[in-house]
Amino acid sequence: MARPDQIRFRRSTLGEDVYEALKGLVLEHSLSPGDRINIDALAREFAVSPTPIREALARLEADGLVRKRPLVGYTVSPLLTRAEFDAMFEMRSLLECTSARWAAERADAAHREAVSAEAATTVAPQEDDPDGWHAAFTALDARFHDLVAEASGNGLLRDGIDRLHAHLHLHRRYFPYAQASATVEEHRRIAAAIQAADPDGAEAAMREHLARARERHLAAFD
Amino acid sequence: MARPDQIRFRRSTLGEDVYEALKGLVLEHSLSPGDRINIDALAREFAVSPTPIREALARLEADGLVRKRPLVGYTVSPLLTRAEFDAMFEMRSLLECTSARWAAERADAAHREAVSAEAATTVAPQEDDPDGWHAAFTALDARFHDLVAEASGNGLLRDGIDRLHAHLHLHRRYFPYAQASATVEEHRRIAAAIQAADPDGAEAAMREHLARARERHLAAFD
DNA sequence: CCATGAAATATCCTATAGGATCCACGATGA
DNA sequence: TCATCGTGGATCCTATAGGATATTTCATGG
Repeated sequence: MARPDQIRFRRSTLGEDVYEALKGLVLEHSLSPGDRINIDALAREFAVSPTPIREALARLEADGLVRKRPLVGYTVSPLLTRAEFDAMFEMRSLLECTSARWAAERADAAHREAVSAEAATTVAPQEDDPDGWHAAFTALDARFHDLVAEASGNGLLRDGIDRLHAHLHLHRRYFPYAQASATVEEHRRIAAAIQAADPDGAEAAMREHLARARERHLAAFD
Repeated sequence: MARPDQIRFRRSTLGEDVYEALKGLVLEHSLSPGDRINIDALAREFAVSPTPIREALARLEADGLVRKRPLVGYTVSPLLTRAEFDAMFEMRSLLECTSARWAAERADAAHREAVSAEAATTVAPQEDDPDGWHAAFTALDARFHDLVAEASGNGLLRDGIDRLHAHLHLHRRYFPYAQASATVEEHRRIAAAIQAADPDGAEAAMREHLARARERHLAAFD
């Protein structure tokens, strides 16, 4: 039985779509930190009215990705200062180490398997499209950490980690291509500890992973 | 030199005010968990247009205090389930114990003093106005924990704790009047450890405080 | 040459109106 | 008696227009 080509399933609302699109623009630095955001211009660009734009911006502000000055306008949140960068990794370490520990302690077989599977996947380096590679690798990293957080069994912890991960994008765009394999290897070690139900090992592996990731990103401050 | 009676200092915008007002209504259960929220009715009540209401609701949704079903409307987030309650206190323990530890390790004299001062203040029981007493005590508790978080020196940690504290209000309204003094005493012990620059002591005191607070609130599930 | 003040502009903020969708109620048929 | 379908009402969602404010620019005086 042939189905109509286009069923209007609009599960999400316009404001929702705008939020996702806008978030993507900020995270991939199509809107650079510090840029002013013109509501009317965005409305024209997305072909919607300013109202859903305002709604999306309000949510993004709660996420800390944009800032609002009354009667002046929205701006993309500025680049992280060194102090904010340190605070973020301190917080990530606190949250994610516990996430890994709990995942090792509590996760069921399906979650452990999902974590291991994600850690096993790789993205092929694409010399001709560094931006695409960067995006793919970033997405891979985000998925892995989110899967671990999901396996921890605490939804609030998962939300907090996700929120922090978004802040990571407010850092200067920098990608240590040469060390991508190191990241993957660290992920594998975490996944193995979780698979083996070794809380201490999982926490330690995550702690080392974050410490190294911090070092890698630190180079961007030069 | 006489100044005009009314300088329109409107630092905050309308949407901001609505957000604060609405948040207050939710936190004090003037809007009960599960209640539907009629945007137009709220707009009439606050004497503003629906737009700032929508903006405030979008932010409250990001905070997790209200939920939105597309093309249906907003509702106040439902009461915490037992599992969510446990997850929340698990998360609070993780965040606040570290908060207390870092405050003891790093805070400057002014912050330590502020924490101690807040721990020393009390609210007089008001038999004739239990709601007012409850509100005052809740505010006191929130201020104390926020001051400790501020003293920890990590703004992200402070934000996370504040966010969680709001969720606490989604619990069934219950107040162990008889044990208010116990709470104050526990606060004093935490403050003393921070004042004495004793990280282990501060963390332990906070851990015990949260464990006891959890027990106190657990009674509301009966 | 610099500082000060006022006018012009762009933008945000708010209010109102119309279209689209979902929920509830009642009627019909098995 | 139960399930299914159609209609009415309420609500949300979107679009557009007008008022208010901050920023910028330019002219003027020191």
